[in-house]
Amino acid sequence: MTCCRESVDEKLIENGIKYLEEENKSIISQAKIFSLLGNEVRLKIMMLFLKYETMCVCDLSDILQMKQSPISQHLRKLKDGNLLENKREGMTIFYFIPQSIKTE
Amino acid sequence: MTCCRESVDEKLIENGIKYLEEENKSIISQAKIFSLLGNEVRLKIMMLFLKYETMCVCDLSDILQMKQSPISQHLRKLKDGNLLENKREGMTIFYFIPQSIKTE
DNA sequence: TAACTATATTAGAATATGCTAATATACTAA
DNA sequence: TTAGTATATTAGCATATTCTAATATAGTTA
Repeated sequence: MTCCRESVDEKLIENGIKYLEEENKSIISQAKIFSLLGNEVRLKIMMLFLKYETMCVCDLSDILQMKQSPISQHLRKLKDGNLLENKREGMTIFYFIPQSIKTE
Repeated sequence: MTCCRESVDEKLIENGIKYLEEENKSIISQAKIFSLLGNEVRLKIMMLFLKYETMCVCDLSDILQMKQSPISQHLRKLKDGNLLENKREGMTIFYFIPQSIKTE
């Protein structure tokens, strides 16, 4: 016990611990998504995809007025977190929000 | 222009820039919230408040099995971000989700 | 094939984050 | 007033994040 207060609600502590255990996996995966969206650049990217469906790295680089490398790195993280997918068309790689997310 | 592709959709770039400018403040404040919830400990704290309404630092410390100091620091950030409020009752400080957020 | 283009990856630096340990603050009670 | 309790704050360290600059990769075109 962290403090020596008299009136600890033991039931609350116990239930709280159990609740967090049950929800643990879901909390971890939600926190992951929140932290991806917690970066302004990445949130802007996702907002743009909600509005424009499909863009390439160049488009985002132009719109966000950032260099290609950091954009690529953010897209990588969003893709790793399953918030984006991509497909190649010739030399260009188009990113988009996967259907599975949109229908959630 | 970041790359020398022929087929830049100038209209897309222009509209995208304008869109981000319009939404800028809202995006920044949303990203702030996401980044607060992007930390597992803070997300757990908020989940607990959704379930249990009101708790003190000790309760959270016991449930999360963490020392008082980091809990206090997380609560401070959540309070600064207006995701939590607190009120003192004697020696105990109770935290809770402000009504303004719950009715959103 | 060689040169070019779009994108990805890497190393490294600057900054941010989240903990620990120690201390400060504010209320309570003897 | 003095001692004790709950919480807050601070400094400092370890780790994570995000950028820059440089380089690698993969497809395209002459």
